[in-house]
Amino acid sequence: MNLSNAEEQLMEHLWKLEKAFMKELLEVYPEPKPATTTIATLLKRMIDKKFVDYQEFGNSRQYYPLVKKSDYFSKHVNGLIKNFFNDSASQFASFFTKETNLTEKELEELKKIIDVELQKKKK
Amino acid sequence: MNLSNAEEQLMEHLWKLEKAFMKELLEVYPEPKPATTTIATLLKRMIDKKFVDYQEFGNSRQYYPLVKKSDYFSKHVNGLIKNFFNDSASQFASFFTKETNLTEKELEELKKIIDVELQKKKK
DNA sequence: ATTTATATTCTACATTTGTAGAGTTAATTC
DNA sequence: GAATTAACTCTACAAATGTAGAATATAAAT
Repeated sequence: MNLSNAEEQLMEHLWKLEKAFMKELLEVYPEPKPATTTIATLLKRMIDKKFVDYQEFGNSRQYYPLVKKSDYFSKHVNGLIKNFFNDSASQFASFFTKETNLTEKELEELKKIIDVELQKKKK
Repeated sequence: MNLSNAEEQLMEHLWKLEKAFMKELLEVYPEPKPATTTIATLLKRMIDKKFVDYQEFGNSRQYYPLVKKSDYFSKHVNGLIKNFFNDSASQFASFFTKETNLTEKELEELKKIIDVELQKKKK
């Protein structure tokens, strides 16, 4: 089961806050803010989908993610790669490097990261 | 306006074929094939969304993509980057390099690509 | 205690998506 | 030229999604 767009956006906030009460979640939304009940509905659906859980505090709940952002994200990228690049990560990487506008500095950094990864593989 | 999942899958076939008649599209679906009318509905929606157009041949139509796969794809990746990495492509790149299982060879290739890009930026 | 703010559940409804039957038309085959 | 096949349109309907009002419960403030 996957998150819908609205759910994903909320999840994004929750990842940033790590844990949050209803009110805090509402606060991070820009104007025009959605209705409280809208957020409540989304949260409930996300709980059903096992993406979120909560801890009860008095009459309200502190919500927190059950799924790590990095995991969720990996699955997404892997989906993209599978879908658009016949499952070839390198094809994707090449495309990505060419198409996004990385600055010189960022490209240098990326090279360093790659070197580190290469070291790991070699040892 | 965006493509839904089923539409995206069909689009994928259309990109591969470049242009295709109904029958050809049906052929590339694995069993159990969807009903012809299902494909027809999807195509019509995709035409409304301006992702596909067609050329009439007798009583049938040859469909073709109006959007390049690479463009569509860029938008996706950029969406991902914006959503998950505060609009930082380098953060994304670093994540990507670490999380996807590129082989040693692929990493080396990626380095080469980066070098080429760096050359381009420098000149 | 009464008012007020907040959180939650229940219900609802329009829109989008996935899927396809029924019906029509035109081309093809026997 | 009657039967078959293919493509298309129209209609439909269930599920998922986006959004929120009404009702309820509770805690906090006065």
